[in-house]
Amino acid sequence: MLLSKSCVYGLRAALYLAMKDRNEFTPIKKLSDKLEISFHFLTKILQQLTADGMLESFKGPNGGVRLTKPGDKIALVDVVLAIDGPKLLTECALGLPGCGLKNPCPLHDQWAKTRDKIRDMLQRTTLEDLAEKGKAENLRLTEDGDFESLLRD
Amino acid sequence: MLLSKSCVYGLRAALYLAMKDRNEFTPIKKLSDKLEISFHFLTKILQQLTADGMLESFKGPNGGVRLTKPGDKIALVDVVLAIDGPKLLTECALGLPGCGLKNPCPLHDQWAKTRDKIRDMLQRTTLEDLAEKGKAENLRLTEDGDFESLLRD
DNA sequence: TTATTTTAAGACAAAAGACTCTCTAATTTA
DNA sequence: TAAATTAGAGAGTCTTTTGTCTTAAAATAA
Repeated sequence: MLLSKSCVYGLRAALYLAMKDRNEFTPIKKLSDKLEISFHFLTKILQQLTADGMLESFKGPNGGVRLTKPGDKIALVDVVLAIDGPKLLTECALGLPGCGLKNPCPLHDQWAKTRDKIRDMLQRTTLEDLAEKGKAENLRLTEDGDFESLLRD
Repeated sequence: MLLSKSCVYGLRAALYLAMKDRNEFTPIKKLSDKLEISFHFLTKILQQLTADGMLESFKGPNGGVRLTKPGDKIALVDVVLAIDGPKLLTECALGLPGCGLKNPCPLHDQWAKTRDKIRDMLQRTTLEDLAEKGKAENLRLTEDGDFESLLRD
C-alpha cells in the first residue's frame, strides 16, 4: 500500500475539517463517528497532526480540533509527511540503503522520476481542492456515505 | 512502502537471473548467498514466480531456477503483479472500496493519473534494461556489493 | 541402490501494523 | 462543582508480513 492506514485516516479527517468552518472546533468523537474510524485510534493519529502544528486542539465542552491554516495552504504531502514520514518520497524502490545519485541501484533513475511525480501530486493537491471538489460533486469519504451526509449534523 | 519486501527480493533475484546465461539453472542457495537474503524465504518468493510461469525450476544437482523468457520480455510490473498482486495499481489512495470512475473519492482523479505513471514506469522497464545498466555502470543489488562481485563465482 | 543435491511445501515463530480498551490528568464550560 | 473533552501513557489483541525450520519429493551421480 502506498499510504499506511493511519495516514489514510489522517487524510480523511483533515479533509473533513477542511470542509467545515475553519474557526469551529470539531470533537474527535464526531469525526470518528462520521468517518467510521475507531475513536481512540483516530485520537492518536490526530495527536500526531496536532504535534506537527497542522491542527490545534481545545479541551472541554465545545472543544475539539481544527486546522491551523486555511485548507488551500495545506497540501496532502503535509499530512503524509506528518504521519508516514518521508520514506515514501526518499527511499530506494529496491530497498537499498544509501541509494542515491552517488551510489544508485539499477532502478534508481526511473524510480526517482516516478517518485517525483508522486511528490508533485501530493504537493499540488490541497485539502481545499479536494473539499471543494467533494462538495461540488457530492463525493464520499467513507464506504457508503456522501459529502452531504457528512456535513449534516 | 511502495513494494513489499518479498517483492523487492523477487525483483533483485529476477534481476540477478537476467544478468546470467538464460539457459543455465542457478541454485536458490547461490542467489540467497549473493543477494544476502534468507534462503528459505527467497525459496518461497521464487516459488510464486515459478507458479506464475516467469521462472522454471529444476530439482537435483545442477538444478535451480531460470527465467522462462529473455530479460527484455519481462517487465518489472510482471514481477510486482506476481508477488504483490494488482492492489498498488488498482486501489484507492484513500482506501475506499469500489472507488473508481463511477463512485470516486475526491482524490480519485489525481491518484489515478499518478498511479498510471507508476504503472508506465514498471511496464516500460524490463529486467534486461536494468541488467544492462547495472553491468555497464557496475551498480549494486545489495547493501555493499556491486555487479562484478555478483557475477564472480 | 544409495547418498547427495536441490526444489516444494507447510508448520511455526517473531516482528510490525492496526487497532481496542482503560486509566489518569488537564482544561474548559455551565 | 460536575460534565465534556483532549492529552498521554500503556496494556492487550488481532492480523499481516517477515523469517526460520523441518520434512518430503525429485533428480543426479556414484
